[in-house]
Amino acid sequence: MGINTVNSGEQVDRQSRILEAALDLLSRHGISGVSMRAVAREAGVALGLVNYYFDDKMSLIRAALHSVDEHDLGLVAPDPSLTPEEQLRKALHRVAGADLLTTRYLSLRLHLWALAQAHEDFARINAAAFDRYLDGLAALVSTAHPALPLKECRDRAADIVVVQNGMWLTALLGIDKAAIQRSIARTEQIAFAPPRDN
Amino acid sequence: MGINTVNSGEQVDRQSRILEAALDLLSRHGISGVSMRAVAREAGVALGLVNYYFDDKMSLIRAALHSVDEHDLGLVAPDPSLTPEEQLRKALHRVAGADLLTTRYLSLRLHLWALAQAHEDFARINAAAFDRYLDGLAALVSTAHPALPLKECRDRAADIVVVQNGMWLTALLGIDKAAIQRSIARTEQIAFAPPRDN
DNA sequence: ACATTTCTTGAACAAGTGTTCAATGTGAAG
DNA sequence: CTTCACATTGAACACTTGTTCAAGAAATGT
Repeated sequence: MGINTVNSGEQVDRQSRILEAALDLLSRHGISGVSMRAVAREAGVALGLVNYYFDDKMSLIRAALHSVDEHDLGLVAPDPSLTPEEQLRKALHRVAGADLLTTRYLSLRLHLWALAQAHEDFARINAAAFDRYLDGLAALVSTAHPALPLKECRDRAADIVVVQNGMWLTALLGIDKAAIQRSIARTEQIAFAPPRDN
Repeated sequence: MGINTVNSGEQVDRQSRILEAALDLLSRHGISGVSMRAVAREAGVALGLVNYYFDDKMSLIRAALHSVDEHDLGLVAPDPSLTPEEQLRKALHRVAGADLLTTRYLSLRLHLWALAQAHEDFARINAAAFDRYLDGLAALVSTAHPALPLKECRDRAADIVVVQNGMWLTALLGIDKAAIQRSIARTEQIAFAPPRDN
């Protein structure tokens, strides 16, 4: 068979390995734990290769931010196989799913948020991703409540996001699961409340 | 009068100047912006003096964390001059006050939170402060609802904190003030809801 | 006046940082 | 085989980092 291009399936393309290593280090030790050498070590790769695939350290972090943002956006993507109500409810419950409530993901989000606060460059990317998430959520609310005015849908989406952000931030401090469940229920109340008259 | 110990009131004790400088840098540029030299420069002080007042960089950050935590705890301190209802309501409204909703404070909190996620040492301090805040809030709820069982008070406090955390985190992304106001109202609903039967 | 403790300084050190780059390896095309 | 573009390596560079420390200034006590 000769030397395979991919030995034992372990050797996926190094670029994603490097990005993955950066994400891992960021979530575990924060930005000060992400040095080019540490990333290279974690990815099992020589130092120079990190700078080969990513021009800058900045580019590397930017790529990490991008990957997380894209993943987040998937949480509010429409799913035509479900009814509008189910779609919305599922999206609301997903934020407390086992895969999202891991320390790794929450920690990663937190560190990226902190980074955005420190660098104007990241702030823009983060704010744009936030807006897209808000839009996605508002769209889900809108399809579930066709009669509701769009402005009201956006307001509800904003209110839901506040509670969601609070949830995962507080989850990092090890708040009890019961409080999380109550908060999920609260987002549902907001989402499915009868139209208010004003 | 001779040379005053304090010239023009500007020369407060250097130790607090150094701590203040560290807080400022942390809130503006994150942990990677807080180098001993940068702190010294910002405080208008020689490099050596930072290590004179704070053994470590760790100690300096710890002191910063401490000062913010203590400030936070003041937000839920009982105020005997008010009725229990007023105390609780005031505490709930304070989190959207002009002094707390500044980028500086929010950013500071965020970076300290991120730091706690990266270092076990800070994590303990932060978790302890969080628990004390929760206790304080639960106590306020309890005095406002003398009939409510203590467990229920703690649950409500936890629910309120989730929304509060979400509020200030989302405030960093520039969410509109209307959403903040609605969230405040939501914490009031939680706090002053009639006892639920289960 | 002196002695002593407390501040304050900036140079020095070892260790770590991001980035560059010449050298080498690898696999496919001619 | 030769060629050639791509992938990969680690040494080397200039620079920043936290910490230490001998020296001196300032305040305080005697």
